[in-house]
Amino acid sequence: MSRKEIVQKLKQYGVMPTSQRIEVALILLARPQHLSADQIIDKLNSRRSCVSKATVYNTLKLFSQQGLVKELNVDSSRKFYDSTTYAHHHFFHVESGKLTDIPDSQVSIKGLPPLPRGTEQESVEVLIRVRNKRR
Amino acid sequence: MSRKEIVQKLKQYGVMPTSQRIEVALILLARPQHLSADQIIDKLNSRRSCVSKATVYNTLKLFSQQGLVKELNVDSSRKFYDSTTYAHHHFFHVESGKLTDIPDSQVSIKGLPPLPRGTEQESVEVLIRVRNKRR
DNA sequence: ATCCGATCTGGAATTGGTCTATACTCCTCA
DNA sequence: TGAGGAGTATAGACCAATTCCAGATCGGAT
Repeated sequence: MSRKEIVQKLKQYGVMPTSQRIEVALILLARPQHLSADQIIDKLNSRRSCVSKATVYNTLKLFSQQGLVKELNVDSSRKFYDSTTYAHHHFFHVESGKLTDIPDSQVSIKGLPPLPRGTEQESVEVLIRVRNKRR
Repeated sequence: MSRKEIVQKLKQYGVMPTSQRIEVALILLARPQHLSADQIIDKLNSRRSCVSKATVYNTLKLFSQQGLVKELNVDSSRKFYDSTTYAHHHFFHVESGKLTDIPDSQVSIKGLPPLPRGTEQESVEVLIRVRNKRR
C-alpha cells in the first residue's frame, strides 16, 4: 500500500494523517496480519523511523476506535492489532502465540440465546485454540 | 461444596490438597462464576484466611493446568478463572466487564475450515461482546 | 525426632500500557 | 510576518497484573 493510499485511508476513517500515524499505518496495513504494539515499535526502530512508545500506543488506540484496525484480546498478556477489519475468526496456536485468520464467509453459528436485556451486540468472535498434535 | 468434597476434587485432578489450595478452591468452586486473581485475594482476606498473593497466582495457574478451572482471556488487562469447565461460551459486557455464560448445548458452529496442519484442537470459544443499547 | 522434597511467602522485578507536563507543528488571522 | 491556539508528539514517571526469587515452612517417610 503506497504512502498516498495510506493517507487516503486515514482521512477516510477520520484520522488526521500525521507523519507518525502514517509510519505506523504503513507497517500495520501492509498486509493482513496481527501485530502487538511491541512488534510495531521494533519494526519502526529497525527502519529507523523513530516514533515514541506513547505515540504508538495512542495511535493504535485511535486506529481501533475509528475502525481502521481491530483490537484482539486473545492472550491476556498483550493486545494484538489486526489489519483485517471485516468479521472473521481466528485460530490461536497456544504454544507459539501465532494467530491465523478464519474467513467468516462460510462459518455459521446457530442456537445462540438472545442477548442480555438492554444490550446490543458489538461483535461475535470465534476463537479456536490449537496446539501441536502430540503422539 | 463441602471441604471434604473439595479435597476429593483436588485429588481427582491430581492436585495435592494443601490448606491454601483448599481455601482458594472453596471460593472459586462455590458456584458457577468468573473471578480474577484479585477478586479471589479480596475474598480470602475478607474471610481472614490469608494466603499470599504469589500462592494465589501459583494455585490458579496449577488449577487451570490441571483442568480444574478454565482460564479466560477476555479482557487483556487481566485473567479470569471460570469454575465451569465444560464447553460453553460467553457474553462479555464491554462497559461493565461482566461475563455471562452461554451453555454450549444448543449452540452449533458450522463451516469451520480444517485445523492448521499438524495441530489439534484445544478448545472452541465464542465470545459475544455486548454494550448497553443506545438510543 | 530428622530429613527431604514440595509448598509457601514477602518483596523485588518485569511487563504491557497509561498519564502527565512540556514542547512542537501547522494553520489562521491581523 | 508573527502571535495565538488547537491538536499532536515525546520522554519519562507511573501503575496494575503477574512472575521471579531465595529463604522459611510444612508434612509425610524413615
